[in-house]
Amino acid sequence: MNDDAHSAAIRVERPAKTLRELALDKVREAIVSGYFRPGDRLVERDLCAQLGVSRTIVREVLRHLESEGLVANLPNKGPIVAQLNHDEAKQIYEIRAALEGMAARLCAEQHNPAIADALDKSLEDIKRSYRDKDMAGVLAHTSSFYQTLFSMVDRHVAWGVVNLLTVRINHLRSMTIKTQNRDVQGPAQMARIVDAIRRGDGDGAYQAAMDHVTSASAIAQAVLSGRQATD
Amino acid sequence: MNDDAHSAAIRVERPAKTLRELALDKVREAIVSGYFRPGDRLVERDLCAQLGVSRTIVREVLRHLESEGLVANLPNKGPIVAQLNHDEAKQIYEIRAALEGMAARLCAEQHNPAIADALDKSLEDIKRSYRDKDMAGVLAHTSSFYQTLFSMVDRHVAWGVVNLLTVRINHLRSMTIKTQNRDVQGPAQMARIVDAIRRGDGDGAYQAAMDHVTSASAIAQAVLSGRQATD
DNA sequence: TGGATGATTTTGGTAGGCCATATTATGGTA
DNA sequence: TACCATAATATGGCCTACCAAAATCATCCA
Repeated sequence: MNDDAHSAAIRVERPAKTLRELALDKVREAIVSGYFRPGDRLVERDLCAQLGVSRTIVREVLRHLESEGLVANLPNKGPIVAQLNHDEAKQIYEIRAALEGMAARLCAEQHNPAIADALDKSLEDIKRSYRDKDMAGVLAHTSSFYQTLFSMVDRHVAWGVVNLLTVRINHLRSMTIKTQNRDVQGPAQMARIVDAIRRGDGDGAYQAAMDHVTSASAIAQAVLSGRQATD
Repeated sequence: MNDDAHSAAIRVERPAKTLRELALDKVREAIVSGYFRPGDRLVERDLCAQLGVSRTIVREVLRHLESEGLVANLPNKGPIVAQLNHDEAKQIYEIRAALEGMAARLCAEQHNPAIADALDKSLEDIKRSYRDKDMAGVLAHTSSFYQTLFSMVDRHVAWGVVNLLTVRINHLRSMTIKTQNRDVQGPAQMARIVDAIRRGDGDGAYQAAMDHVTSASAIAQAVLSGRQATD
């Protein structure tokens, strides 16, 4: 423990967040949670009233969300909540497969038991949330599983990319985890990732991570095309 | 021949770009080209004067660049040009390797000769630029090589990610391509990618693309540590 | 010389206004 | 009644001006 860690321990947690960041989080959350639906117009002056901030802030927030891909800007018409089409969702899952596969391989090659242990912890949380029918918890702990995967090998840039893409498919994620059998299949697939990592099997971890995302993608495609996923 | 096609043929190409987008491009270009150096403060009112636009615009632009990772915001001190450290650069190259490898594999599996032909065209442009010592041209055509790789298999999301990350290491790229032998080695590695794609060899294309980025990464690391030593 | 104090700079945020375009009423004419 | 031209409204894009709080710099005094 160095001085930094020591002073950090006693440092009072300031709000620190600027109003803009607060507003950004609020609007992002509103979109991700479905309060604003895809295609909904985001009228600047209305948002000002709803958020209680000035247009300056709202505009900066919209610009930020635009570059995140959550908001689309129609020329001469203004911002709307971005609509995710079939193909784009597929591409996002594909990228996640590549990056999460990469991270899983790196974890395995680390030969550090602490990694598998940390992942197991997240996995337990996920299973418990499934048992409790706490779907928000499933999502949160799944995210934290993957965050561990990336942060254990110090890949915060890749984690940032995955995170950025993930918010865009959040509503799909919340549908895929609710499908039949996903409460058994999902954790089983993730357990295979952890197993491979514990064995130090890079190729296996890579493949298992790819498989997990790929199956989620397949379910998402099924959900998107309207028919109910049956497994 | 419908009315749309007819009127589109004669429609005057309006600027269409909003002032904000113009300013965004200007500032991004100024950072990427090195006019603003890493660590430089970006004082809002100074930028207003230099760009000839209002603070509203400047603030939106800074926010946008912040979310792109080109600008960092120090609390209560304001925005500066983001500094790229060793490790982050390595991570960016690693992500590019994963995604470009993926795209190369997809191209190969397409078994479409037109893809290899298009890539060869870009490759010729790169070689010509090297011969002419036109380093800006080398960078531009290298980008277009990779853009082709992604767009030929309709992976515009992945291309967007790669593009986003690439601007952050632009100055490194312009240094790596000037290294000894890179004018021979670089195109040779890219030719291997094209060959594998032409043969329909997915694994080979994946590996060749990975190798190319990996060697660029190695050079970048050398440049970075060399500069740190001499600076 | 060193430190307190005041002035300046700069960000974070607000208010409100102007203009151009796009949509929507509205009303008059065939 | 159907339809078109026109006016009203809504909204984005952009601007100026202002304020408060924090950081920085200059100054002056002990």
